Amino acid sequence: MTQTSLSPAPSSAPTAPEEATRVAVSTVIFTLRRDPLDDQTVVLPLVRRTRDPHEGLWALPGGWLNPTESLDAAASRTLAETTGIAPSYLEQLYAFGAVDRSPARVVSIVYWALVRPDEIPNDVVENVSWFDAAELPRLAFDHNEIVEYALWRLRNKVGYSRIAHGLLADAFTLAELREVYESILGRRLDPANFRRQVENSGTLIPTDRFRTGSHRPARLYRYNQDVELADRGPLVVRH
Amino acid sequence: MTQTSLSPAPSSAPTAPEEATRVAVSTVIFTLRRDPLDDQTVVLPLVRRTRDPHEGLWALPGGWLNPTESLDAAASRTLAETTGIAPSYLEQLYAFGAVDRSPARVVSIVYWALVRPDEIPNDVVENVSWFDAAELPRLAFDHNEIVEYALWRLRNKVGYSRIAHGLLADAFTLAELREVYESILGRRLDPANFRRQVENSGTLIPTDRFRTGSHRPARLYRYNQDVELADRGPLVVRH
DNA sequence: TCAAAAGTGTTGTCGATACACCCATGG
DNA sequence: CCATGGGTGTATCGACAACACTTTTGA
Repeated sequence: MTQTSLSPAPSSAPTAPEEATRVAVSTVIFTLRRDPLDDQTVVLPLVRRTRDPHEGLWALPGGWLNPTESLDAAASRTLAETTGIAPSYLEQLYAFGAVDRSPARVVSIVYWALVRPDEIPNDVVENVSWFDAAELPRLAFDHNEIVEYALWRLRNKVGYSRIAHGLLADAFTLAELREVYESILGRRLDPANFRRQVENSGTLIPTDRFRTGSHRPARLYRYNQDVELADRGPLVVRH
Repeated sequence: MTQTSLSPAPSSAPTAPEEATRVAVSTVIFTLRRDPLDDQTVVLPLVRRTRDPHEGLWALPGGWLNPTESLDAAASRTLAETTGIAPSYLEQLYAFGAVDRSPARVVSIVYWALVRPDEIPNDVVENVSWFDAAELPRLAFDHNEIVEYALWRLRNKVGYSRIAHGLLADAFTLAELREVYESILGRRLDPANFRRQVENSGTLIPTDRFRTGSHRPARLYRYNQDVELADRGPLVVRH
């Protein structure tokens, strides 16, 4: 009746190793890719399982938590090992721990990440493939549900935060940034109002370079690193 | 190189039971209490540790994750066991997993909760005490940091969500509700504007009863259960 | 010179704030 | 009748959406 957090609790402690709950770390990684109609769509990498359970199905990249590494470090490591990606943005999403989500008892700490297209390694990694986030096949475990939640968080966060630059290269035009917002939110935005909003937010620094195309050149902007280290709360993922 | 989430990973798997990472569940429970100056203040229950590590220090209520229960269930169970509280609002906060946060390797899934004063059992539970959230002593493990984060989330969420009723009894006056907001946000709110805001939000149902006091009686309101089941995303804690 | 995208100006609406004011009750 | 909190009315401000308009380029 006075059992305290983290104190030994003999009655509920596992008595044999095979009964032990294990901790896994997985990551939902988003990036943008042009579809055949030249629209940006949200895509994510999945790994084909090579053993049971769910052999042959696609699953989120991840792995077991190493006893000597933090959760953040485990997310980065398993991500690099399975996909070769080192994301520009990485944040904890949720801990999934339903009893029947896997044959063995597994608690998964799930992260979500944004990567810029130029951060994706060119060499094709075996058993890794990229999928349109809106048209996923049946995934292993509860990973469909996890991706849905990650997408909800992405759309939510893009509304009040300025994380869209995590999907763009260093320098970008306002039209490119707007296209990112449009593809995530799933609706068109007024170019004039969008310009004023981001200009007034103080998160962008105009450069003196321009993207020259088939029409009037557009100014290139950089992201202002100094802002928005405050609104994420006391917790920040250190790299 | 093709290791997939949740697949067996012999190299990183624990070889002996004592090396295994263990999963704990803790909860930060908030409620309001009148201080000597008759102001509402945010308070939370802590449990005094009766064994090492950190014997004698105060810690968040919690316990080990049982192999046959979900994370949500473990939060409810450990909460009831250590404090006797069954909160009206319970939501996962964050998973803490720094390597050095405990002598043994422990990953804590932390929840946060709101309780109404009438939900708190009258019988005093041994080794449990309530503390002003703004004036905590040094706590066991990283629990000071965890409470700070929970407070940040509480203040944040009260701004865009309507969870304040989780701290009030079934029926309440607008002044009482406003006082909850004021104590959480730490600033005074205009009574007239506050009234309009909550009235327009559609979250309150006026009753035909009044709270009679020393002056003009104030109408009692109930919370509208039908609202805001949408803005919490695909994940909801079921009771 | 024309199409198309970059970029600017203007207006209306809506919600939040500030604050003046009236209402109802206990003492 | 008066002090006090309950409750209403209203002017102002700023954020945002809608959209007309000008500018600059490649073809």
